[in-house]
Amino acid sequence: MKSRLTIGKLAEAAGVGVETIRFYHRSGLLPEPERPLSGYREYTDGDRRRIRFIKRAQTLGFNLDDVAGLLKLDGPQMCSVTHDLALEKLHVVKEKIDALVAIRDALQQMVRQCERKHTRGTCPIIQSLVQE
Amino acid sequence: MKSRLTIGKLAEAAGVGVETIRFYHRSGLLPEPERPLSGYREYTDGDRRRIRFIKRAQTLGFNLDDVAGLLKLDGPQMCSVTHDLALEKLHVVKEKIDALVAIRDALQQMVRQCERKHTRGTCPIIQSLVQE
DNA sequence: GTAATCTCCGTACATGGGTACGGAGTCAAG
DNA sequence: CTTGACTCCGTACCCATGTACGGAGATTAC
Ligand SMILES: [Zn+2]
Ligand SMILES: [Zn+2]
Ligand SMILES: [Zn+2]
Ligand SMILES: [Zn+2]
Repeated sequence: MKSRLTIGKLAEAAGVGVETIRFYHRSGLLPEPERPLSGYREYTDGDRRRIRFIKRAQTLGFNLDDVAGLLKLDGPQMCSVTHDLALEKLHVVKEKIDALVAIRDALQQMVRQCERKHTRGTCPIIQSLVQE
Repeated sequence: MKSRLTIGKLAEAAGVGVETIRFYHRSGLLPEPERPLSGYREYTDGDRRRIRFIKRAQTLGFNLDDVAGLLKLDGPQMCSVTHDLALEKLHVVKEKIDALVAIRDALQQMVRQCERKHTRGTCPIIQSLVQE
């Protein structure tokens, strides 16, 4: 289980690009691993799991700053901090959904209008954008 | 109705910054207006309406390239082109909504888990991120 | 042993939609 | 007429999250 990985193997195993891993080092999200004589970084499976953590958190709307915060958590405050952050993200996501639903409905109405009277001269979509 | 506007007045009337207007000139979204002796650009209310058009289209999820396309439309093809673009945007918006709903549900479940057993040692949110 | 593939590093570039800067000219209020 | 606000211009910079480049050294495959 203690397979030693080079950066390329790790990238493949974690589903990211090599440059992404180097970028995570620069950003402090992933610690620099040991290096044997060759100078090549030698990673472990823990690094892979950490990258997966980052990627999963990203899909939930956490940005890399948030992830850095999550990764630094330990001890008994962990749960409350995580909890608050998750609630905050939930709020943001809900707001995004509401905004997009409004956009969706407006577009849908436009398209319907357009289909009802697209024989006339002026496109109702353009018209509705031109409104004061 | 033919009020002549300087760039600052136009910016205020259209609800954008002066630099935004210059940026729209550079981007070809807004034509350069006439200039009297002073060299100061002299805008009309049409320019204000054009900027409002751009801003409204943006809130519907069109990017500036899309808007440039919309603004170039005229003639009888107008309606079908607009219609297609609107349908395409509608599709994209619906996909974004679906993705966000999935995120929302995942976050909601995490928060609920966290609230049910946040007395235990390890935060279930972190645990779920750490899963393989 | 040689060739192909990795890895190293620092740095620059990419995206989209603007913002900011700075020095010089111009306009408007008092 | 002076003072302050406005405008001109080109250019560089901002945000986040990576990507790309390029030449040198290490490793692996055959
Ligand atoms: Zn928790
Ligand atoms: Zn139509
Ligand atoms: Zn139409
Ligand atoms: Zn909790």
